[in-house]
Amino acid sequence: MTSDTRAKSLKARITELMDGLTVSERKVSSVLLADYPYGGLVTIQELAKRSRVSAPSITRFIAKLGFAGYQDFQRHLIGELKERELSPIELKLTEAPASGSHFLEDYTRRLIGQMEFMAQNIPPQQFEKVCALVSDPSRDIYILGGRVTDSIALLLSIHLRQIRSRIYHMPANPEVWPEYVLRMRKQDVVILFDLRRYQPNLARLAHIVAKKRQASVIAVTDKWLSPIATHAAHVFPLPVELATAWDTQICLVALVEAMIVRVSEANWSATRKRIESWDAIRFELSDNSQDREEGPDED
Amino acid sequence: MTSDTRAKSLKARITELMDGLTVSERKVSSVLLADYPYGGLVTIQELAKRSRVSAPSITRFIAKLGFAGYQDFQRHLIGELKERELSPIELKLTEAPASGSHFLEDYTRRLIGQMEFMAQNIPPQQFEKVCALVSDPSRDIYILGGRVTDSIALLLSIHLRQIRSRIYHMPANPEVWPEYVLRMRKQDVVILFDLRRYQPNLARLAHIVAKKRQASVIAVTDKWLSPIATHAAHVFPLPVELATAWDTQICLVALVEAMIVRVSEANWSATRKRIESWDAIRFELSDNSQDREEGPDED
DNA sequence: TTACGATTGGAACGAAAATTTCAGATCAAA
DNA sequence: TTTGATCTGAAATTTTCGTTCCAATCGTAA
Repeated sequence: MTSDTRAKSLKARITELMDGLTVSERKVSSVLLADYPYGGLVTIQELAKRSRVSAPSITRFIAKLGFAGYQDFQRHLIGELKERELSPIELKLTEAPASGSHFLEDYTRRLIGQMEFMAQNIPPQQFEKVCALVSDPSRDIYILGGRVTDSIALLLSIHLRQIRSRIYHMPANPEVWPEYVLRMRKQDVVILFDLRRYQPNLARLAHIVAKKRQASVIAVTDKWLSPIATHAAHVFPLPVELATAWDTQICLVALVEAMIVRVSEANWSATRKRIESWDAIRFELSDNSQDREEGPDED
Repeated sequence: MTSDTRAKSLKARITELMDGLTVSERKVSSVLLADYPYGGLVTIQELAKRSRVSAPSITRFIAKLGFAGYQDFQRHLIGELKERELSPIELKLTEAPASGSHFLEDYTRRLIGQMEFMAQNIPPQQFEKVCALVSDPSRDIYILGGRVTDSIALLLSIHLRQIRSRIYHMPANPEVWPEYVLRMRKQDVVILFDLRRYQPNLARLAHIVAKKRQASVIAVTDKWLSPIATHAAHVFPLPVELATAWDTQICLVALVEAMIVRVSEANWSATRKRIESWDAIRFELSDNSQDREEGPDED
């Protein structure tokens, strides 16, 4: 029945109950919360499909929440929606009570602080210049990270490879670097990632690259500047400190993703073509002929 | 049909048609417009009662508006509602805020929006539960990402290895997966990353792991849920959409980093010890006897 | 007034949706 | 292992919903 359990936001109630829920029920919650409240405004079977559980599991879940049935639940969602319209501002204020914030929320808040700092302290022209360098198809791009940052270097190279050719992600093992270094030309670009606890061999690499091969080094580092900065044409000193034992790499990711988008937009039609051919080949190589997994089937 | 008549707001269309409508139909319109769009989000008989007409009249009216039926009409209303809600964000996403903000700044702003969404929509208990699983030293942790997310998987495994032992980052090549799968035990944890353009082989892996080895699968995916979610004990549907050609992985990074910090804090003294030994060995292995950590400070 | 087309709603119908049942699977404790 | 409690989804069942059919009604024009 339409009891008074309705008082507080459903969202809050679901979150509260999380512990007592079964695996299936938790899946349903996740889907609901991910697109709240619209995720709940579909038929029970549609929601079941999206959550990858059965309809009965949803019925039970809804019952647990205290509703008389799925349709009762939907009526409630619509009610919330309507109410929200009346007080749009109040909602935002109520939902994020600074006090009872949990770990992830708090951590995210600090990340955001650092990202804002980054956004305001990187000169736009520098960002543009670097993107222009990377966009120039006549330049080869070499990418390398340190022990801990190489995953970001990987992220960058994986995406850039989709956008343009001649992206070289150098292996972590210094033994094979000479092969790459010897191939570098004056117009080429070397993107190096190095955060504190800097790696000496990266610095030596930067030194050689800049001096002997005269390629442009781009250094992505922190505010104390990796030694590679000495040899770099462009330096990005990004904020990495949180009040924790670990430095964050979130700003590297933000910067790298922004670069990816910027570079791909710099010559979108070329990018588009490349992605299409890339996909075509990937499809031929895959075993998709037999098993087709369903992708996101809507909006 | 879900035709293109949808282009303009339904409200406008109803107003337009007013003349050609019958008496009953006009009644329905009035009721709809009086509480738009919520008036239309009730059963056809409820709306009939409110409008003081019969259900068939409404069916006819809806048909006149160009919808395939009442439910089609409702789906449209919900769509409009969702769009409306999204538009303030969409504005933030789409429109580069007129005044002198540059690309990176704008991009960062959008990232922040998604991160805030994530922080508010992941239930704290779920996050805690997963961290507890990963913190438990008696469980082995297997980690694997898809083609594009494996760099994040790498980020996670690199850091977790510093915190605890028995972290296994599975290679991308499915040929060698069996070796890992065979080793998995019931209490072990398998963390899988899979964003849209889901990889069929990951789904198959998840299936086998959950069914045959009965390990706990943790799925990090987007709101459309990778097929691996079917077999997962915990699902994190993270926001990935920006108004660009590329999805963002920033929330994966934020989540992963938060996990790292949380897990390391769960048993800090153990973590600390491990990091120290780790560093000691790393130092012995390095060629630091000759060249100091600092790197070349000039030459 | 009658006649006729347009409009309307009651009732039956068919379709689809939600719920319940039940048997198998899973998990935890003994 | 075995046992018992819990969880899950396929199938059957029930309910609800929307549509169709058609007779009654209305409005208008002759």
